[in-house]
Amino acid sequence: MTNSKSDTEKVILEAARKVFIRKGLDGARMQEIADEAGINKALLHYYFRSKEKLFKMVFREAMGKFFPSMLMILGSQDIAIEKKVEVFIEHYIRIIQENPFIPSFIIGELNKNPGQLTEFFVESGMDTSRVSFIIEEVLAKELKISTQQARHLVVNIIALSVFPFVSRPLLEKIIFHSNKDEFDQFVSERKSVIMNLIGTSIYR
Amino acid sequence: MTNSKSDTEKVILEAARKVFIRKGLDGARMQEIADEAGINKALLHYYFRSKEKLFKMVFREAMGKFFPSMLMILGSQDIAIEKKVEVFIEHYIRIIQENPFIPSFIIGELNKNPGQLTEFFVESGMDTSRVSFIIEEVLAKELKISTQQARHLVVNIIALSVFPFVSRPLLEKIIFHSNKDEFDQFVSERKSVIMNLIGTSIYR
DNA sequence: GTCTATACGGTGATAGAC
DNA sequence: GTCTATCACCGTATAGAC
Repeated sequence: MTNSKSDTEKVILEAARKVFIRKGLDGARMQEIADEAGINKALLHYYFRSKEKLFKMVFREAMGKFFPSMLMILGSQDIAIEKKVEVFIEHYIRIIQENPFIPSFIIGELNKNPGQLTEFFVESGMDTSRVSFIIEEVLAKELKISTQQARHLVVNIIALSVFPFVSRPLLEKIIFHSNKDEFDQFVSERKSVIMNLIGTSIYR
Repeated sequence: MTNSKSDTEKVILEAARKVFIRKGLDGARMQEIADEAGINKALLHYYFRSKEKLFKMVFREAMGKFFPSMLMILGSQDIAIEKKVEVFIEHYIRIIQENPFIPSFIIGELNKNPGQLTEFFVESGMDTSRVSFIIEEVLAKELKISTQQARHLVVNIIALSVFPFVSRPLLEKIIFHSNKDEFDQFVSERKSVIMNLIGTSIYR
């Protein structure tokens, strides 16, 4: 049983990623994906039965890039909390820099169809209660803060890390005057800015 | 010359808002907007020539809810900087609470079609250089920080205020277990959380 | 101004040859 | 496995009656 995907299948998935992540489920066209992959529409349906199925592959893969490592880092019991926050921020900014359009893709699709979130967690066998456990039993206890404060902490870290990428078109235009280099420079400074901000909120 | 819009026009715009903001340009259907307004498709085209024109109305209106007041608050020269930040956060969280789906709508559409941002600023007669002026000449000078630090400050404030709403489906599911009341409670605490965080980064 | 009916171009999906 | 041709449907937009 060779589970190795054929080349064509990989090419299609790569093309689908590109198009779906840029245009979203509704905006994407099977024709465009076929063109991007250098094949024809019929072949798309031969490998993946429908647009929806192909989309789910891409969406699930995108979700998978973020969640498991998030839980792994925050949930690890053998790293000091200070270090943990640092590793988390470092890891996230790197992942997002490598996949800059995925956050807005995920957020956009979830806002249009929140139901697929439940679906995702069920089908991928992930346990949402693990997040609560980490917040309540790991972060709150280690930092000696309330559950609610730990929630704000986690949301703050993610917000500060992710938001610049999600709102990139806006920031690039109105703050950096469409200068991509300045935006990149800005992003490269984020880690230390966030560390400082979060640091002072933890150690006081 | 009575510029007052007819009732039908207002009803259509209200319906268009609802549908476009939920589903986006690509996901929205003229039929759905017609149903929502209690009329038929033909009448939509009678009042607004095309789907695109109707969308632009909604998009421009949504943008207008956020930008002018943002510039007004941050740019005002007669309020102390500490108070200014407070007013800004207060104002923003209130505006977003009243229009919770607009930020993700704007961000989603801008990511799919960044070009319309330029278009918006040109057509609305707004000046993007005003933002730079405020950051460089007002915030940086008042706080005695660098231009770049002032940029991080502005992005931090907006990120912390806006992100919970943009990522609401995700947060509600994995942190609050679909309990809307807990999410609302969380949001109501954001103002003071953000003020504390930003405060310590300003006065040190 | 508002409606019904319809034109017309896409779009996802399938049939069938090679 | 991969292609061309085609189908059935949907979505925007318009024509024309009232």
